[in-house]
Amino acid sequence: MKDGLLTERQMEVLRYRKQGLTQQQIADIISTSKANVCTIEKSAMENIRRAKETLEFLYTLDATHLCTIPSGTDLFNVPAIIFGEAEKINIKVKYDTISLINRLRESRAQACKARVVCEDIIVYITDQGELYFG
Amino acid sequence: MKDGLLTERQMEVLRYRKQGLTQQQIADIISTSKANVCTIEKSAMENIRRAKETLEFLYTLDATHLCTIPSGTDLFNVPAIIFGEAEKINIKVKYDTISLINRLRESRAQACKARVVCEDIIVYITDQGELYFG
DNA sequence: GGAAAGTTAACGAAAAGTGTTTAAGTTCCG
DNA sequence: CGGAACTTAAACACTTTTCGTTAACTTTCC
Repeated sequence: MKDGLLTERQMEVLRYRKQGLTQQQIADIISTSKANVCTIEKSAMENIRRAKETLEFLYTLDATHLCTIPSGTDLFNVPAIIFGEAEKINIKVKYDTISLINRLRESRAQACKARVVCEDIIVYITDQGELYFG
Repeated sequence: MKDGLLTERQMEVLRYRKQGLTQQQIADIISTSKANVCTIEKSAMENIRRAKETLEFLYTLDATHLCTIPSGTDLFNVPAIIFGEAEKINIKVKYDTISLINRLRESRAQACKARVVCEDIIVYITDQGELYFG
Protein backbone atom coordinates (compact mmCIF):
# COMPACT_ATOMS: atom_id res chain seq x y z
CA MET A 1 0.00 0.00 0.00
CA LYS A 2 1.60 3.20 -1.24
CA ASP A 3 1.34 6.80 -0.14
CA GLY A 4 -0.20 9.68 -2.02
CA LEU A 5 0.90 11.02 -5.35
CA LEU A 6 3.65 13.21 -4.06
CA THR A 7 7.17 11.89 -3.70
CA GLU A 8 9.28 12.56 -0.60
CA ARG A 9 11.22 15.09 -2.61
CA GLN A 10 8.09 16.94 -3.66
CA MET A 11 6.66 17.10 -0.15
CA GLU A 12 10.01 18.27 1.17
CA VAL A 13 10.05 21.18 -1.26
CA LEU A 14 6.44 22.12 -0.55
CA ARG A 15 7.09 22.16 3.20
CA TYR A 16 10.09 24.43 2.83
CA ARG A 17 8.12 26.61 0.46
CA LYS A 18 5.33 26.92 3.00
CA GLN A 19 7.94 28.23 5.42
CA GLY A 20 8.72 30.98 2.94
CA LEU A 21 12.12 29.80 1.72
CA THR A 22 13.25 30.70 -1.79
CA GLN A 23 14.07 28.02 -4.34
CA GLN A 24 17.75 28.85 -4.01
CA GLN A 25 17.69 28.38 -0.23
CA ILE A 26 15.93 25.06 -0.63
CA ALA A 27 18.40 24.02 -3.33
CA ASP A 28 21.25 24.65 -0.90
CA ILE A 29 19.55 22.66 1.86
CA ILE A 30 18.78 19.61 -0.25
CA SER A 31 21.97 19.89 -2.29
CA THR A 32 20.78 20.42 -5.82
CA SER A 33 20.25 23.22 -8.32
CA LYS A 34 17.52 25.85 -8.04
CA ALA A 35 16.33 24.79 -11.49
CA ASN A 36 15.73 21.35 -10.11
CA VAL A 37 13.84 22.71 -7.13
CA CYS A 38 11.69 24.56 -9.61
CA THR A 39 10.84 21.46 -11.62
CA ILE A 40 10.21 19.43 -8.48
CA GLU A 41 7.86 22.08 -7.17
CA LYS A 42 6.16 22.32 -10.51
CA SER A 43 5.58 18.59 -10.81
CA ALA A 44 4.24 18.62 -7.24
CA MET A 45 1.67 21.24 -8.21
CA GLU A 46 0.83 19.23 -11.29
CA ASN A 47 0.26 16.16 -9.16
CA ILE A 48 -2.01 18.12 -6.86
CA ARG A 49 -3.97 19.37 -9.86
CA ARG A 50 -4.37 15.81 -11.07
CA ALA A 51 -5.49 14.62 -7.65
CA LYS A 52 -8.23 17.25 -7.64
CA GLU A 53 -9.30 16.39 -11.14
CA THR A 54 -9.46 12.72 -10.23
CA LEU A 55 -11.89 13.38 -7.39
CA GLU A 56 -13.91 15.67 -9.63
CA PHE A 57 -14.37 12.73 -11.97
CA LEU A 58 -15.56 10.65 -9.05
CA TYR A 59 -18.25 13.20 -8.30
CA THR A 60 -19.46 13.27 -11.87
CA LEU A 61 -19.90 9.49 -11.65
CA ASP A 62 -22.62 10.05 -9.07
CA ALA A 63 -24.08 12.91 -11.00
CA THR A 64 -26.17 13.10 -14.13
CA HIS A 65 -25.85 15.53 -16.98
CA LEU A 66 -28.12 18.51 -16.40
CA CYS A 67 -27.41 20.86 -19.28
CA THR A 68 -24.68 22.66 -21.18
CA ILE A 69 -24.09 26.39 -20.84
CA PRO A 70 -23.07 27.67 -24.25
CA SER A 71 -20.01 29.85 -24.67
CA GLY A 72 -21.04 33.50 -24.74
CA THR A 73 -23.74 33.23 -22.09
CA ASP A 74 -23.91 36.13 -19.63
CA LEU A 75 -22.74 34.83 -16.24
CA PHE A 76 -25.72 36.39 -14.53
CA ASN A 77 -28.09 34.33 -16.66
CA VAL A 78 -26.49 31.04 -15.69
CA PRO A 79 -28.35 30.49 -12.40
CA ALA A 80 -31.76 30.90 -14.03
CA ILE A 81 -30.85 28.33 -16.68
CA ILE A 82 -29.65 25.84 -14.10
CA PHE A 83 -32.58 26.36 -11.74
CA GLY A 84 -34.95 25.86 -14.66
CA GLU A 85 -33.33 22.64 -15.82
CA ALA A 86 -33.15 21.28 -12.27
CA GLU A 87 -36.81 22.04 -11.73
CA LYS A 88 -37.71 20.02 -14.82
CA ILE A 89 -36.25 16.92 -13.19
CA ASN A 90 -37.51 17.80 -9.72
CA ILE A 91 -34.20 18.49 -8.03
CA LYS A 92 -33.66 21.45 -5.76
CA VAL A 93 -30.29 23.07 -6.36
CA LYS A 94 -28.21 23.47 -3.21
CA TYR A 95 -27.10 27.01 -4.09
CA ASP A 96 -28.68 30.40 -4.37
CA THR A 97 -27.97 32.74 -7.29
CA ILE A 98 -24.90 34.38 -5.82
CA SER A 99 -23.19 31.30 -4.42
CA LEU A 100 -23.88 29.44 -7.64
CA ILE A 101 -22.01 32.06 -9.62
CA ASN A 102 -19.17 31.98 -7.10
CA ARG A 103 -18.99 28.23 -7.27
CA LEU A 104 -18.81 28.33 -11.04
CA ARG A 105 -16.14 31.02 -10.95
CA GLU A 106 -14.02 29.00 -8.53
CA SER A 107 -14.31 25.73 -10.33
CA ARG A 108 -13.94 27.02 -13.89
CA ALA A 109 -12.10 30.31 -13.51
CA GLN A 110 -10.54 30.25 -16.97
CA ALA A 111 -13.97 29.74 -18.52
CA CYS A 112 -15.29 33.01 -17.05
CA LYS A 113 -14.14 36.32 -18.45
CA ALA A 114 -15.68 39.38 -16.82
CA ARG A 115 -19.42 38.76 -17.09
CA VAL A 116 -19.29 36.23 -19.88
CA VAL A 117 -18.81 32.49 -20.15
CA CYS A 118 -16.12 31.95 -22.79
CA GLU A 119 -16.23 28.15 -23.05
CA ASP A 120 -19.03 25.63 -23.20
CA ILE A 121 -19.65 24.40 -19.67
CA ILE A 122 -21.20 21.02 -19.02
CA VAL A 123 -23.30 21.00 -15.86
CA TYR A 124 -23.79 17.87 -13.75
CA ILE A 125 -26.12 17.52 -10.79
CA THR A 126 -26.59 14.92 -8.06
CA ASP A 127 -29.87 13.85 -6.50
CA GLN A 128 -28.91 16.04 -3.55
CA GLY A 129 -28.67 19.15 -5.72
CA GLU A 130 -24.87 19.36 -5.69
CA LEU A 131 -23.44 20.83 -8.89
CA TYR A 132 -20.30 20.04 -10.88
CA PHE A 133 -18.98 21.87 -13.90
CA GLY A 134 -17.14 19.95 -16.60
CA MET B 1 -1.60 19.63 -19.62
CA LYS B 2 -2.77 16.15 -18.70
CA ASP B 3 -5.96 14.81 -17.24
CA GLY B 4 -6.50 13.27 -13.84
CA LEU B 5 -4.90 10.15 -12.50
CA LEU B 6 -7.28 7.71 -14.09
CA THR B 7 -6.63 6.30 -17.53
CA GLU B 8 -9.37 6.07 -20.15
CA ARG B 9 -9.55 2.37 -19.48
CA GLN B 10 -10.04 2.88 -15.76
CA MET B 11 -12.76 5.48 -16.20
CA GLU B 12 -14.49 3.26 -18.73
CA VAL B 13 -14.63 0.39 -16.25
CA LEU B 14 -15.82 2.61 -13.39
CA ARG B 15 -18.62 4.01 -15.55
CA TYR B 16 -19.86 0.56 -16.52
CA ARG B 17 -19.59 -0.54 -12.92
CA LYS B 18 -21.69 2.41 -11.81
CA GLN B 19 -24.33 1.15 -14.23
CA GLY B 20 -24.34 -2.12 -12.35
CA LEU B 21 -22.60 -4.33 -14.91
CA THR B 22 -20.58 -7.33 -13.74
CA GLN B 23 -16.88 -7.65 -14.49
CA GLN B 24 -17.66 -10.41 -16.98
CA GLN B 25 -20.16 -8.24 -18.85
CA ILE B 26 -17.66 -5.40 -19.01
CA ALA B 27 -14.93 -7.79 -20.14
CA ASP B 28 -17.14 -8.83 -23.05
CA ILE B 29 -17.86 -5.23 -24.01
CA ILE B 30 -14.27 -4.05 -23.97
CA SER B 31 -12.92 -7.34 -25.29
CA THR B 32 -10.66 -8.60 -22.54
CA SER B 33 -10.70 -11.04 -19.63
CA LYS B 34 -12.65 -10.54 -16.42
CA ALA B 35 -9.37 -10.86 -14.53
CA ASN B 36 -8.11 -7.84 -16.41
CA VAL B 37 -11.28 -5.89 -15.65
CA CYS B 38 -10.70 -6.72 -12.01
CA THR B 39 -7.14 -5.41 -11.99
CA ILE B 40 -8.10 -2.29 -13.93
CA GLU B 41 -10.87 -1.58 -11.46
CA LYS B 42 -8.54 -2.24 -8.57
CA SER B 43 -5.85 0.09 -9.81
CA ALA B 44 -8.53 2.73 -10.42
CA MET B 45 -9.58 2.49 -6.78
CA GLU B 46 -5.96 2.67 -5.74
CA ASN B 47 -5.52 5.83 -7.77
CA ILE B 48 -8.57 7.36 -6.16
CA ARG B 49 -7.20 6.50 -2.73
CA ARG B 50 -3.93 8.17 -3.63
CA ALA B 51 -5.70 11.27 -4.93
CA LYS B 52 -7.51 11.63 -1.61
CA GLU B 53 -4.34 11.12 0.36
CA THR B 54 -2.58 13.73 -1.72
CA LEU B 55 -5.18 16.36 -0.88
CA GLU B 56 -5.06 15.34 2.77
CA PHE B 57 -1.36 16.16 2.73
CA LEU B 58 -2.18 19.54 1.28
CA TYR B 59 -4.45 20.26 4.23
CA THR B 60 -1.81 19.29 6.75
CA LEU B 61 0.51 21.81 5.11
CA ASP B 62 -1.80 24.58 6.24
CA ALA B 63 -2.37 22.99 9.60
CA THR B 64 -0.25 22.61 12.69
CA HIS B 65 0.03 19.59 14.89
CA LEU B 66 -2.47 19.82 17.74
CA CYS B 67 -2.08 16.55 19.64
CA THR B 68 -2.05 12.79 19.31
CA ILE B 69 -4.94 10.64 20.46
CA PRO B 70 -3.43 7.44 21.87
CA SER B 71 -4.70 4.07 20.79
CA GLY B 72 -7.22 2.77 23.32
CA THR B 73 -8.88 6.11 23.99
CA ASP B 74 -12.66 6.00 24.34
CA LEU B 75 -14.15 7.71 21.30
CA PHE B 76 -16.46 9.77 23.49
CA ASN B 77 -13.48 11.29 25.29
CA VAL B 78 -11.84 12.49 22.08
CA PRO B 79 -13.78 15.76 21.71
CA ALA B 80 -12.89 16.92 25.22
CA ILE B 81 -9.20 16.26 24.55
CA ILE B 82 -9.27 18.16 21.29
CA PHE B 83 -11.29 21.09 22.65
CA GLY B 84 -8.86 21.34 25.55
CA GLU B 85 -5.77 21.38 23.35
CA ALA B 86 -7.32 23.87 20.94
CA GLU B 87 -8.20 26.17 23.81
CA LYS B 88 -4.57 26.19 24.96
CA ILE B 89 -3.55 27.73 21.64
CA ASN B 90 -6.63 29.95 21.41
CA ILE B 91 -8.32 28.31 18.46
CA LYS B 92 -12.02 27.62 18.39
CA VAL B 93 -12.78 24.22 16.89
CA LYS B 94 -15.31 24.31 14.07
CA TYR B 95 -17.20 21.25 15.30
CA ASP B 96 -19.40 20.34 18.23
CA THR B 97 -18.99 17.08 20.12
CA ILE B 98 -21.22 14.98 17.92
CA SER B 99 -20.04 16.24 14.54
CA LEU B 100 -16.43 15.95 15.67
CA ILE B 101 -16.91 12.26 16.39
CA ASN B 102 -18.66 11.80 13.07
CA ARG B 103 -15.86 13.57 11.24
CA LEU B 104 -13.29 11.37 12.88
CA ARG B 105 -15.28 8.24 12.09
CA GLU B 106 -15.58 9.20 8.44
CA SER B 107 -11.98 10.16 7.95
CA ARG B 108 -10.37 7.33 9.93
CA ALA B 109 -12.98 4.57 9.89
CA GLN B 110 -10.49 1.74 10.29
CA ALA B 111 -9.01 3.43 13.36
CA CYS B 112 -12.36 3.36 15.19
CA LYS B 113 -13.73 0.09 16.54
CA ALA B 114 -17.02 0.35 18.37
CA ARG B 115 -16.36 3.00 21.04
CA VAL B 116 -12.59 2.76 21.03
CA VAL B 117 -9.77 4.29 19.02
CA CYS B 118 -7.55 1.40 17.98
CA GLU B 119 -4.67 3.33 16.40
CA ASP B 120 -2.77 6.44 17.40
CA ILE B 121 -4.38 9.38 15.64
CA ILE B 122 -2.43 12.54 14.91
CA VAL B 123 -4.65 15.61 15.03
CA TYR B 124 -3.94 18.71 12.96
CA ILE B 125 -5.76 22.02 13.19
CA THR B 126 -5.85 25.15 11.06
CA ASP B 127 -6.15 28.71 12.30
CA GLN B 128 -9.79 28.51 11.25
CA GLY B 129 -10.47 25.55 13.54
CA GLU B 130 -10.67 22.96 10.77
CA LEU B 131 -9.47 19.53 11.86
CA TYR B 132 -7.54 16.81 10.03
CA PHE B 133 -6.69 13.38 11.30
CA GLY B 134 -3.44 11.74 10.23
C1' DG C 1 -22.68 -29.01 -4.49
C1' DG C 2 -22.18 -25.97 -8.36
C1' DA C 3 -22.36 -21.80 -11.15
C1' DA C 4 -21.37 -17.00 -11.44
C1' DA C 5 -18.83 -13.21 -9.59
C1' DG C 6 -14.85 -11.66 -7.97
C1' DT C 7 -9.79 -11.86 -6.49
C1' DT C 8 -4.94 -12.97 -6.72
C1' DA C 9 -0.17 -14.10 -8.34
C1' DA C 10 3.45 -14.22 -11.80
C1' DC C 11 5.17 -12.42 -15.79
C1' DG C 12 6.18 -9.41 -20.03
C1' DA C 13 6.06 -5.31 -22.94
C1' DA C 14 4.95 -0.70 -23.61
C1' DA C 15 4.14 3.72 -21.62
C1' DA C 16 4.55 7.22 -18.27
C1' DG C 17 6.69 9.57 -14.41
C1' DT C 18 10.86 11.21 -11.67
C1' DG C 19 15.19 13.44 -10.50
C1' DT C 20 19.08 15.43 -12.53
C1' DT C 21 22.03 18.49 -15.23
C1' DT C 22 23.03 22.23 -18.32
C1' DA C 23 21.92 26.22 -20.53
C1' DA C 24 18.96 29.80 -21.88
C1' DG C 25 15.12 32.17 -20.85
C1' DT C 26 11.77 35.17 -17.91
C1' DT C 27 9.88 38.50 -14.19
C1' DC C 28 10.21 41.45 -10.51
C1' DC C 29 12.17 45.17 -7.77
C1' DG C 30 15.29 48.60 -5.82
C1' DC D 1 20.42 48.90 -15.40
C1' DG D 2 21.60 44.73 -12.56
C1' DG D 3 20.75 41.12 -9.66
C1' DA D 4 17.84 37.77 -7.36
C1' DA D 5 14.05 34.75 -7.99
C1' DC D 6 11.91 31.99 -10.88
C1' DT D 7 10.72 29.32 -15.36
C1' DT D 8 11.58 26.51 -19.32
C1' DA D 9 13.41 23.04 -22.60
C1' DA D 10 16.14 19.10 -23.99
C1' DA D 11 18.27 15.08 -22.79
C1' DC D 12 19.52 11.05 -19.75
C1' DA D 13 19.08 7.15 -16.65
C1' DC D 14 15.99 5.05 -13.72
C1' DT D 15 11.72 3.46 -11.58
C1' DT D 16 6.91 2.84 -11.62
C1' DT D 17 2.54 2.10 -13.73
C1' DT D 18 -0.42 0.10 -16.91
C1' DC D 19 -2.61 -3.39 -19.72
C1' DG D 20 -2.62 -7.69 -20.93
C1' DT D 21 -2.37 -13.13 -20.47
C1' DT D 22 -2.95 -17.52 -17.99
C1' DA D 23 -4.19 -20.16 -14.34
C1' DA D 24 -5.66 -20.99 -9.74
C1' DC D 25 -8.18 -19.36 -5.79
C1' DT D 26 -12.20 -17.43 -2.74
C1' DT D 27 -16.88 -15.66 -2.13
C1' DT D 28 -21.62 -15.53 -2.78
C1' DC D 29 -25.92 -17.33 -3.48
C1' DC D 30 -29.48 -20.65 -5.06
